[in-house]
Amino acid sequence: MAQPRWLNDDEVSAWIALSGLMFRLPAALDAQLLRDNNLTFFDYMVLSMLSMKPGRTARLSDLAAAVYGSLSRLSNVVKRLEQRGVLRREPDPENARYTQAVLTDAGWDLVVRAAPGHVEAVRHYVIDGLDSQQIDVLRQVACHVARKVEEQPPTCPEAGC
Amino acid sequence: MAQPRWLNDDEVSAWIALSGLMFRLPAALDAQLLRDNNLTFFDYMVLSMLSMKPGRTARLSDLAAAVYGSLSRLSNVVKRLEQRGVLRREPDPENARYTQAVLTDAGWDLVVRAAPGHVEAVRHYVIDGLDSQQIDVLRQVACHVARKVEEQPPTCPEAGC
DNA sequence: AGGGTTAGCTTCAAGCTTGAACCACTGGGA
DNA sequence: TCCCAGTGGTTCAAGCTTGAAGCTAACCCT
Repeated sequence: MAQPRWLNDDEVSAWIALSGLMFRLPAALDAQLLRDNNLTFFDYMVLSMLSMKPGRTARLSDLAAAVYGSLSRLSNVVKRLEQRGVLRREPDPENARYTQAVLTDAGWDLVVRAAPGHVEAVRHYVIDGLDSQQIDVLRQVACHVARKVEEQPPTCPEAGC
Repeated sequence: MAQPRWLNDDEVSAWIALSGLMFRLPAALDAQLLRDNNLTFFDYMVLSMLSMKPGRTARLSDLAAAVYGSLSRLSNVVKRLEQRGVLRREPDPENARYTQAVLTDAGWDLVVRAAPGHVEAVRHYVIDGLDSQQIDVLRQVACHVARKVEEQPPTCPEAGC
């Protein structure tokens, strides 16, 4: 391997700070949701994504992609959420190979109940205290990383990049 | 609960992008280190922290704090790393209540061998492609979040905040 | 129509993390 | 000196994630 291109001081600072964020922010978000609604951040993302789909319905593989989880993980999570009564599985009537997840009324209520506290946590930990220029750069940086992680630059439409 | 303060469009974009980063960047870093050195990102952080301590030695609880992990998790990881011969545990000679982790020569070699590829991955996924202003804002934002997560603002010296 | 291939989803074993319980050592006070 | 509270570290059961293997349904090709 050629001489490694080490990071300079500014880059190291930024990287250390970012890795601290990666270690701790998910735990902090999990803690709030678990305490208040007995949901992990991943659970919440699943239900939240589902609540935004037309008919509150989505195919499992679409859902897995939307929350960046493996199908195996999603299958387990959906099983637990189904046992809890917040969603149900049913085969796609048009193609029995697909399975749809459908948010139940109880699931909708849960999302409605959980959202304010979660948003408040996101504000508290991240958004509040940043000015609009910092928020803009944050989006740029995160989109840049997203593009790199999936090597073929596929855009993330919800984030506008 | 009072009317929730929802996020505006820019804030939502930034938040979606950031949560994508949190889900996927750790997996990408793990993948590179596992493939090339059979280490998780967490393992690497432990060894790397240890390699920077005077005498390549640290108390387990200090190490746990440095990598933002629970003592229980660190205990398991250190046990595995010890079985692998890259570090050893020994009681603190000055106070047998403490346990020190000491990086072995094999461990030092492993860090030296793993570092270039890891830095290259960090460059590839994050640093390269950002200009110095973006890097600066990234550090500011990550430090802001760090400060919020541990409510008493305790500073993270390595990141200069 | 029928056999083979592929895609979607589930299941299973293996490994990891968590939190509680537990053990060991120290330091302080009666 | 002896006990006791507190701290550092380990262990254990429970739960979660992963990746491989398995199952089923649909598509394709002849």
